[in-house]
Amino acid sequence: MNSHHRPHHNHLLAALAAPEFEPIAAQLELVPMPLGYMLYEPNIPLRHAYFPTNSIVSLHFVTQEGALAEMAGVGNEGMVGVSLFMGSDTMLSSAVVQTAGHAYRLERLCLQEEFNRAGALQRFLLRYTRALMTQMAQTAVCNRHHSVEQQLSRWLLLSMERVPSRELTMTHELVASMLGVRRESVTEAAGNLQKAGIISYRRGHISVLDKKGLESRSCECYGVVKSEISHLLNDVRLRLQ
Amino acid sequence: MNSHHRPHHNHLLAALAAPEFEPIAAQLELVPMPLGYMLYEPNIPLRHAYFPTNSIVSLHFVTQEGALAEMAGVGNEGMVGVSLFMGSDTMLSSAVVQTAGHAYRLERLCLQEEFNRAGALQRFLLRYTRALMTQMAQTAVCNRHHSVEQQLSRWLLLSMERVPSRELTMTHELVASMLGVRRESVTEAAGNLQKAGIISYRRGHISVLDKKGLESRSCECYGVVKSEISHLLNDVRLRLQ
DNA sequence: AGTTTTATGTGCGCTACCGCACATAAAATC
DNA sequence: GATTTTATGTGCGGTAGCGCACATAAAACT
Repeated sequence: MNSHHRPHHNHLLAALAAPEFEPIAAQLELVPMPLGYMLYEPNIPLRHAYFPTNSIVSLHFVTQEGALAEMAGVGNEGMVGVSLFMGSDTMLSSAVVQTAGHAYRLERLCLQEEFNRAGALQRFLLRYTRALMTQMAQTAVCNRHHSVEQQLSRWLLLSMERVPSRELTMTHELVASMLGVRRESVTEAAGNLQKAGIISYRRGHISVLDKKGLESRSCECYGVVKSEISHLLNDVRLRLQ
Repeated sequence: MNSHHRPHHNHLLAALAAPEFEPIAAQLELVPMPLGYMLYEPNIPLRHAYFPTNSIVSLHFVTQEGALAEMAGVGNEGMVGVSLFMGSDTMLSSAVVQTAGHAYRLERLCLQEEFNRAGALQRFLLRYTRALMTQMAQTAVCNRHHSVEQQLSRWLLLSMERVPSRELTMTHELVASMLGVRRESVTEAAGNLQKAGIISYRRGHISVLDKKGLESRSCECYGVVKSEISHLLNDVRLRLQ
């Protein structure tokens, strides 16, 4: 096992006190999360829940015609697979690794048992679900009302929030499919941001040079989601009493 | 109390067995739900959860600039106020009555206590939350990829699903604000549907003449949400064992 | 009955984004 | 080093929906 990875790099796991953590510790399995790996497909029963440490997972929907839209991202602030404690063993969306890294995973039954103990993990997961719903709602609003440049800015900022690096490994094509827009639209928006000295990019890599600038180009949606996530982390650290 | 209204007109309440229903029965309060009444505003602490019988509540987000988008609707298949058991006493969105009628409401503490008993109500509410998330996700996709006419069709169909009438009391303006589009766009789309003999309308009222036709004009999103709701109702009736 | 309010109809120019068709250039492969 | 693959740049016509400015007509009010 890679000694650089520890369960507590995921905030939900980190907030568990020893007596709560101990029963699941042995069941947690560190797994690599390669770029593009599909954790879940719609209507295939889930076998694990995933707690990302330094990876980012994207939840998205695909329409009949093949059009795509991202609902939310999950990083070390959350867990992939909330459906597991919602009385259903399938997911509504697909879950794909958007930024490579690692995650801890837990068997379905183990998560469910622990959830039903009605202890801290249950409270944390419910609280997290609320944050996830906020993200989904904000995404819907953003899809309706904001420009591609605003959405791109929001998306870059949220990705940075989750991995502590200025450089993201991403093609325009991939970003476009996440946002549900044309690749050319992303190229154009990214080009404008680069001209303005806010980001710089080269084949498959995007670096954020000026975070403030990016924030000013972004819509409010970034702020809303960011603050919901930090409230979540705060609540979880304070153990929601 | 109006003898035409009974708690069991809400499917979640109806599915509770006597020993589970009994402790909350006395706390359930029948309230009228007038059109336009705002149950919740963002960041104002919730005091009650609402179980609609024949009313429909719309959950939506408002942007800084005042633009609006509906996330989901809640009818007798659900409950308004899921945040109450998610470790937060405020809502992320506003909740407004979209179709007048009635609902039963339950005090915050009472709902929370009952939820924490970890019985049937908890299972039902979690299962319902999943259905709600499906709706939100589908709305986000729909906002991104489908035309106003498709969205209008979907929206009319889903409203009909929740109240057993062919006629909806609705202005174009109201529909437009729900969908987050211009009033004129709704007028145009509705005009086309009327020309095609699928609906007919007069000031403030829309009647569905040809449900099949409306389905064919709608996007898949209607079918996805409809089937998620019927699975929910089915699961709840079978008591999710 | 006359007046005011509210809902719907319609036209017009504008813009963001789409779909497509390529050119170019950077990696990867051989 | 030459070839293939993949990522990005760019142009262009098409269109859905927007914002605005009204006209019209149905209700509501007095």
